[in-house]
Amino acid sequence: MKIKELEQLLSARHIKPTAMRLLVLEYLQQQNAAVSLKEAEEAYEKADRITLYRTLKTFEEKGLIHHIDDGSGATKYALCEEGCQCAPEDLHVHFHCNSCQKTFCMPKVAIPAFQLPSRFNLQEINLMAKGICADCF
Amino acid sequence: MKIKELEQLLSARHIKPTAMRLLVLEYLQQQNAAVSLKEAEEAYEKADRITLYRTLKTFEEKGLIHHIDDGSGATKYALCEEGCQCAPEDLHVHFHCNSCQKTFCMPKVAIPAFQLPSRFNLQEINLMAKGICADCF
DNA sequence: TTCTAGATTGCAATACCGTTGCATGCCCTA
DNA sequence: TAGGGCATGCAACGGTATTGCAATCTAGAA
Ligand SMILES: [Mn+2]
Ligand SMILES: [Mn+2]
Ligand SMILES: [Zn+2]
Ligand SMILES: [Zn+2]
Repeated sequence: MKIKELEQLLSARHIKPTAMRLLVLEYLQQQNAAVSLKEAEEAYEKADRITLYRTLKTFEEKGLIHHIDDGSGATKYALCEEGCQCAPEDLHVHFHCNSCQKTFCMPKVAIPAFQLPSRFNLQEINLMAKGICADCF
Repeated sequence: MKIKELEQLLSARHIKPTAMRLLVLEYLQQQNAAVSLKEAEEAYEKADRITLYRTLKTFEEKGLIHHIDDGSGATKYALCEEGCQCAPEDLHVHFHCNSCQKTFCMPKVAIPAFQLPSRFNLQEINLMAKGICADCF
């Protein structure tokens, strides 16, 4: 993707397009699985770990990416779908492969409804499915 | 609960009933919310943190308790229901209160079904609901 | 009863991951 | 062109999980 397009993606979310941010955004777009901070770090060895951390934090605050808590111990990050507002209706299932350890967004799989006892006020839902992914099957 | 009964609970799961384990089991039974290692540690100051850690590990391996990854950063533990085999049908929703920070098992709330793309082989599910609990509402 | 092998416990040390403080550098604008 | 604010890089820190090893305990064999 051209620099111009990347810059527009950032600007649309009110993120100043710096060199570092363009690199990270490009990197995220190339992934088909969610990435951890460490993975991003290893992909761009010249980049500083902390800057990378803060870049991801910024991206998340601005709604460009979302984080996934897959139980592996390391938080993963993935680009939001186009038009995502990180609203309840944008929530989706995540899948963690017990074989290759990759974590995938399943944007097509909405989180099914369930009934909590009354007086429990629901605000967020995180549904992690685990098993063997399509590539490892 | 009497020592005898606690010992039987442990023996039924093939866990040798030591003094430490009886204490921890009794402590777990008194809780209405899942507990973290730190909380257990503070409740029994004379107990060693590592021993506590290994006790919980043992309990989990033997199917007496299960752990809950509520996204708070600290793993929580809770007793399994009587007769639980930690099988798919024993899975249930967990609720984390954003106000009091407690995490509850909802053994009555089964995890609803959802459809993954074929070729994704499902093995485990972790459904964390978050919001305001009945006590804080 | 005495001895011994194996399990359990306690203490120390380590591995990660996430997070913050602070100094420096860069860019935009008045 | 000088100043202010944001971005970056380095260092340090805090919390949790985990392992190594030696001391201790326990159950069973002899
Ligand atoms: Mn996702
Ligand atoms: Mn539970
Ligand atoms: Zn896989
Ligand atoms: Zn609460």
